Amino acid sequence: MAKDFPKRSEDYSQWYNEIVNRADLAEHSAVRGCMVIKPYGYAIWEKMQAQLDKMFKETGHTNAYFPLFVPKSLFEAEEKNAEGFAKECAVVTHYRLKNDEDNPGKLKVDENAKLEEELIVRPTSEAIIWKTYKGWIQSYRDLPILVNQWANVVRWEMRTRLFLRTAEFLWQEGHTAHATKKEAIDETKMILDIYADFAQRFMAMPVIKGVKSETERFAGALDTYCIEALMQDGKALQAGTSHFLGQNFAKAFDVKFTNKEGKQDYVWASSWGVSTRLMGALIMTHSDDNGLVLPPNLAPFQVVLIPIYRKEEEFEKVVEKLKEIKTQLEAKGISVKLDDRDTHKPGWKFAEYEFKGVPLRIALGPRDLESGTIEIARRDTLEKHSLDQSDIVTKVEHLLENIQSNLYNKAADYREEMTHKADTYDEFKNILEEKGGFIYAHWDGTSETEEQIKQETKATIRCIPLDSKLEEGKCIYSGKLSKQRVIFAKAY
RNA sequence: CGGGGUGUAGCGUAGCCCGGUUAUCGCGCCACGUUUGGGACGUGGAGGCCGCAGGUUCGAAUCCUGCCACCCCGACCA
Repeated sequence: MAKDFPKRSEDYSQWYNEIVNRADLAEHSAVRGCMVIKPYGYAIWEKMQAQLDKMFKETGHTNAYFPLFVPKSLFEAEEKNAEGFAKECAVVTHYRLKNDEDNPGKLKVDENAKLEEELIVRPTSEAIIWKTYKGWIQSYRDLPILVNQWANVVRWEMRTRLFLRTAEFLWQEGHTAHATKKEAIDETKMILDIYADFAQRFMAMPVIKGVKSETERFAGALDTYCIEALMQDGKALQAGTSHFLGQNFAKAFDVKFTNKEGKQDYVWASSWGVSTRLMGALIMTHSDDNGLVLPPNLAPFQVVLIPIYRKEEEFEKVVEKLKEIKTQLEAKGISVKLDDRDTHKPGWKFAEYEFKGVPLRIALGPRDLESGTIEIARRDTLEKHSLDQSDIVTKVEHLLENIQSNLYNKAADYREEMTHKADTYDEFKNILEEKGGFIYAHWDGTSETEEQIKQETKATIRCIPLDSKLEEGKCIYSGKLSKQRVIFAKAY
């Protein structure tokens, strides 16, 4: 059991902060709103990256890199996009410092080094990328362009929380260009499927695929598709978005191509991204009052081996056996850490790895060597069993699979339990207040109603789910006709 | 950016209201010894610009002003 650790039920945000801290995932830096991602946290992000990168490449995308800075004139070209991000942009105005005569040893901005045109630190890269694409595209033969970049972006948020909302964050942003509207929409949806697939199979996090309402839409998009997940405090988290941009950016940057019929047309576009926010989603989906819980598919190491011994001679025998097991496991592609440090006691290590969410812990001691047994403990259920050493690799493989699916099922059950239907506004408010979670309710489709509900309850439309059936009903707020339920929730 | 709160050793804290010896305690850290199957114990030791800057005072962790950071609630946030 973790010592002095806050419970989720008592103080959820405190619990979250403590996990991030104590599991060595990240910490606040000397820069306001910016985090240092620590090695253990970064290792999880790298696993995410590797898998997503693979999925993007399997579907024909390639990586490239575009500049961090966007000249203001380019940034403002797509009006809605610029307007949407204007309030949270970091701006570079000068390119040089000089010695401050009044304060020896200090530097100050050299006013003579003012930039003629300010540079915006990218909050997203559509502008610089579409400016570039203009030079790449003349004919339908140049299309499609399927490019992704792994990058950092800056959004000057007022209130930040590690991983969930930081001023600088890491992400991938895909930017594609197509000859037809259909192709661009297909791309947008295909990426959404990749995101959902990744969330479910790797993060063990169930998500709902949907499309955003107009007010929640990405600035500059015609449609924003999203995956929405439910956290353990009943709040929703937008885990990824995929935007159909229509011809907005092509028009803003004058990107035309000649089609097969010899006519000029504007290029169709999509953009899509997931960020280090997924780390926050991962933490909040599975972790418990004993610390972090990681799904085997994303854990930096899936199994930790801990030797138990008294004397030097026992240590050697135990470690020898553990090394053998490590080799066998690794041959099957299982990632293993053997912690043979003699600076910490077994009990200390048990607590440490439990807190860090390592899916499986294997302990081996002198007694086991005699009896041919081995102790395996799983993090998700905290169950501990002494097993026969034979077929250990197969047992571990099964257990890892089992943990992965168990975590998904647990999260899915929780979401199921926290998903409600509301047919009246009173019912809606009651559920929000007493239970939280996702609420399926009818909505008249107007931004006014959406805004009113948000003002009065803090709940927003998370998405219009893609897979839900059409169903006649009346808007819970206005009583006007509605053809489909949408999902409301309080959100991060 | 508005309201509330916090900032003292790596972490958590006492002291602050009511200024006055050498800034309290626990965890952690270091050394030695005993230990090692769920966060060991003993003895000794190191570690402090009391968030930063200025002011009041003979004297400031303590009072005043400004700033910074963090936490909570808002506003803001695809």
